[in-house]
Amino acid sequence: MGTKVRSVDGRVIGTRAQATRRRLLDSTAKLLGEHGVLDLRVVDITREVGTSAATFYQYFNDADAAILALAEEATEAERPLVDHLRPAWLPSDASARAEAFVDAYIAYWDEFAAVLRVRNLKAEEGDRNFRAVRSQANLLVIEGLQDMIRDGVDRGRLPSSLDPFTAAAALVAMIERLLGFQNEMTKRGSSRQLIRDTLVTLLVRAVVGP
Amino acid sequence: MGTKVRSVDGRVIGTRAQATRRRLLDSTAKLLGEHGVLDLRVVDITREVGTSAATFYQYFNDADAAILALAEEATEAERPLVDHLRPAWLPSDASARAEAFVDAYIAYWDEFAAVLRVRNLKAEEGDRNFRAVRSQANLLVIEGLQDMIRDGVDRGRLPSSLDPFTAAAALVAMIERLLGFQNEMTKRGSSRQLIRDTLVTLLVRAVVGP
DNA sequence: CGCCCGATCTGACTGGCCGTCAGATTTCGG
DNA sequence: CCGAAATCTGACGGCCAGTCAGATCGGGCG
Repeated sequence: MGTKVRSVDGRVIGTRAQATRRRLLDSTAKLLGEHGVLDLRVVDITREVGTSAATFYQYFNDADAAILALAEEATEAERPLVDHLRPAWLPSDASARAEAFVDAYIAYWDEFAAVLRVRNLKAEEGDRNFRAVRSQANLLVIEGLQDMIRDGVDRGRLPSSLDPFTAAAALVAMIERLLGFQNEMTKRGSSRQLIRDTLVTLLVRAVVGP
Repeated sequence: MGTKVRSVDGRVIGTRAQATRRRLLDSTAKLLGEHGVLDLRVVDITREVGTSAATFYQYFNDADAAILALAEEATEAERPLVDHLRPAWLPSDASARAEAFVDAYIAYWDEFAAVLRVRNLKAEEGDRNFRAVRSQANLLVIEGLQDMIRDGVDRGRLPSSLDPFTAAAALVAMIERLLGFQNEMTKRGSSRQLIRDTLVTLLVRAVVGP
């Protein structure tokens, strides 16, 4: 990451300012987790940090900009997940590898859920910046899965009506979304453990075949 | 639905008021689709209808309440989708039935995307009312899939590590979410047709086995 | 040590939206 | 045509977004 952090007017900022910016971001993430985007107010963010609203606008054009910055950080944090996908899973170790992957994904999701939800909403509503960030993040994982699926199709273990890229995207979508369902599902008899195991099974079957 | 439409103060409302309420809902849906929740302002909704903000608050406690009402309407519109799931798919007709189901789901999603996105966000952020609405809507479809998966597991066509309810939820999650990805994916070479076919394949394999 | 200058922060203000209420307007049965 | 009930709205207090001019801070220099 060669690019320096800058204030709204384009100036490269010093250590004190960086610390302030960081506190603002942390506060934003915290409030996002506690009350959701719709109740996020710049005034609250700054109150939490003990600074003034004007300071916030020195570093971010608006609340969205701060969330976008958090989403970019989340993308960085997603990078290690890819390690679980390379080298490609073998029929023999697929279950174990898939388990490790799903566990890592769940942990990742738990940490960044609030930000990712907003990122996804804004992306789906058509915001260019959020789309770009989401694409980048998803592609990390999608590409790993895609390669395995393509291989499976080529070797005839998977049906050719499966488009590797699309199927990989579908799997990522499934994992991501199911974790959002979690709370609701536990109320209907699905334990976290069950969710994990089911996800693993579906993944393995879709990626390396039955 | 035996319950009459009521104003905020609990009074059952007449025809004129119902018409006004409907126009407010339609306007809300329209603006939601055009600009997203975060830019939704009660003032805009009423301006669009040519009425005053005070009128809006006669029928809804806040913008959320209007969106919730729209989400309930969306649940009603989802009901017919279940017809595609009963009677259970047979190995022989599974592809065709799954195709019809996915097509119907895509059409449904296209129509209500804006509202469903907000419903899901609010549900995931923990709002009780939106959770209830989403659960109800999802259960319609989940139960149909669940029955088929349970049957598949019982007959040994599907692995017993698949929990029917959880797996069904995962599939619904996948479909729902993938449709949200659509626009982005087409830019990466996934056509709408490809998405449909891949979704159908994954569904059939997960529900009736390979 | 004390001054200076750029970096950083903030008080104060304008404009706009939220949500409420009292009163105006419309509707409708008789 | 009248009066009561239903429906609508103008106007207002309060809160938040976003801006700007000026106050404050902190490190380097003589």
